[in-house]
Amino acid sequence: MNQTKKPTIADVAKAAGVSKAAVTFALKGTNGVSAETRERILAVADDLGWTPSASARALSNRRAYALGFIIRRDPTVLAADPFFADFIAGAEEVLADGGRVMVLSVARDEASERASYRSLASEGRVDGVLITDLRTDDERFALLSELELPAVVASQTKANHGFPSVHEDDEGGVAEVVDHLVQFGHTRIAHVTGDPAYEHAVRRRESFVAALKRHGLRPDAVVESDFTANGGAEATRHLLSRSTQPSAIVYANDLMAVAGAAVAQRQGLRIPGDLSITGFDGTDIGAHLFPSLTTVRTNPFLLGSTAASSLVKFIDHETVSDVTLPSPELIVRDSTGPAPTDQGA
Amino acid sequence: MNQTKKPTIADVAKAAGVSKAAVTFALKGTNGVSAETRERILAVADDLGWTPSASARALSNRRAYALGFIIRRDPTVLAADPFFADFIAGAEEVLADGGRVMVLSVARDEASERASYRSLASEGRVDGVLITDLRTDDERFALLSELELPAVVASQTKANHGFPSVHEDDEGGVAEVVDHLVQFGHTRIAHVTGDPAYEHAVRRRESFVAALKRHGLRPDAVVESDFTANGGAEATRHLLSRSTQPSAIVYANDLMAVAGAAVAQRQGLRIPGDLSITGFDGTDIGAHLFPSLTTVRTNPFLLGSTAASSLVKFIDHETVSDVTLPSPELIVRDSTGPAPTDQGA
DNA sequence: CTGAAAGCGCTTACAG
DNA sequence: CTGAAAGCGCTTACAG
Repeated sequence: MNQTKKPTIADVAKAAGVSKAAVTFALKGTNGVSAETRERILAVADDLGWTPSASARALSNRRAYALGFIIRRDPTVLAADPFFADFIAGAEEVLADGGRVMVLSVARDEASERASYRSLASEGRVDGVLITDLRTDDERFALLSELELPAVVASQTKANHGFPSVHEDDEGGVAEVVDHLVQFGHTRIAHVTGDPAYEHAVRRRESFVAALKRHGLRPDAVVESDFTANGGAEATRHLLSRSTQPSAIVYANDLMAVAGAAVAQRQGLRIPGDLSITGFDGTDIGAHLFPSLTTVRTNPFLLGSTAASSLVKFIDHETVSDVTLPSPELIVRDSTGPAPTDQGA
Repeated sequence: MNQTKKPTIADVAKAAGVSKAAVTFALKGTNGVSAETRERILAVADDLGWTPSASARALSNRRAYALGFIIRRDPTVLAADPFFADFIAGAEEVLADGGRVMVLSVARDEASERASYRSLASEGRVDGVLITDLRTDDERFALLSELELPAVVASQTKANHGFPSVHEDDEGGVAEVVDHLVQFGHTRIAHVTGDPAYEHAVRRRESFVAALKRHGLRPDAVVESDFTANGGAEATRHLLSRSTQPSAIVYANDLMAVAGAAVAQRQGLRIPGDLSITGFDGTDIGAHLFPSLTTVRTNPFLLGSTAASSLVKFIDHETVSDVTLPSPELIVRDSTGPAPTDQGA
């Protein structure tokens, strides 16, 4: 690839008969040039196909005009989880206007994750990062402070981390699911949790327990799992082998619910006749299964765009307050129905 | 965020009692400094926590040390398609060692996709891009040439684009699926295509037709669809409403197969007793459905890592030849079985 | 409203 | 083997 030399600001300045500074001013549209001159300069720039060099601008401004997003690749979960794609699309939407760019990194483990944050920060690749999937006692907060790397946390947390945050209210979603099942007469409602290393797994479990208690039910069928299809299947086998089978299972995500439903069907149970099942995420595919999956629809796209705009403001030293997005919405489909009549109180 | 000033190469040079050039040499490890001095310099750099500034390096070297990947967001497909996550993870693996970074962009439509390529190129944000999901008569080739932006095509194509390419052999995968079904005695085998705007949809259809003919069967049940769950469901309803129903359906991806299976089940058909079904992709969730999905396992991770290393070489003006990865592998699971005995020839 | 100069933090010839 | 200088392409005070 023998690049013909790209035009520089000097070329534009010369062609327009002005100084380089004038070109910069024209571009920013602020002050320093008359409207007329500005037009001419922009026309020339457009003509030559000139856009300021990102690295030169970054060097001058001490600003990369880039945001970082580091995903920890939990191989089985990542691929199946539509969260990231939507979240990134949402963030992108905000970055695109603003001439910013997203630097994405995928880390295999904690060590390489840490290394990624470190190098993004010390090389000045990004001006800030988006944080998701909080772990309990997440060590990233300390790291970010040490690196003095601005961040916005796109998740709910108990941690007092001092970064601006954006989150959906999971609790409301779980409560809606439980209410829905109770209305159908279910009393033996089980829960399959996500990986408790993640805060949202713990939070959903706590919300589940609280919701059950509110209805005077005993949360004695909570099985710990890990958000994977495999984990969901195993937890389901375990629940179904108990002496008192649940009449409904609330899963912490769609993927486990789908795998769990298959396990139940394989054992000859009818859904929802014998067993009601609910997911969490609102993945598109849930609508197209047999039976279709009752779930809670979260909004990763909105979460991504909101978090990104908070981060952009935060980097610019504007005051940004925490944002709570509307509660995710219960989507009632075919996998839930009346409790079996044989069920005791 | 009151950044304490980051150390620069000058700080390192002073602290080590050498020139800035010496630091650069020490870092590259090539020539110019004695092993001893080199050690000392690196120790000092480590001590101060210095890493070269990406933008300064980029400006000097006229190299961004970044690769671009632009995804066109087809909202319904993207979220459900695990391809991207795996592909990106594979590419990342290669970039990480090498100090490179991936710039990800998500485009809503062709216009914003074009704009993304243009700005990445003209701002010098990236040194090259990875191209996937080729369309028939893909206009990106012309664009890339115009922009003189190095690229590697991670897909098979008939187009004579002049860029290095890496691809898996789809044809083999489709042939394996058809052979498998024929061995089970199926003769009325249908195909639900992906969106024919994409080359791989067309290629899979052609492979299907060829495979059927090889077995002396008539490919008279090919329904055009679009890779989405909805599309797969509709195509399936159409096929099942025909006077001569197929005994097996080959879908161009897993997502459509899953949705198609649900449609068949909803109509009371047993899978595989009444209808055999196959997907394409080998998504993890397919293993956890009821029945589990027979499919073809592709390897997006390998595709991503191979494409990324080709691109890195291509950017460095090394000669890179096209790579054909091993044929994807047939994964036989529960959704395929013997043809129903009532079936005529 | 405009122009010349210095600086951002590297790298790269070019002298010594 | 090492040092001083120029340059990468912008932006930003600072004069005019």
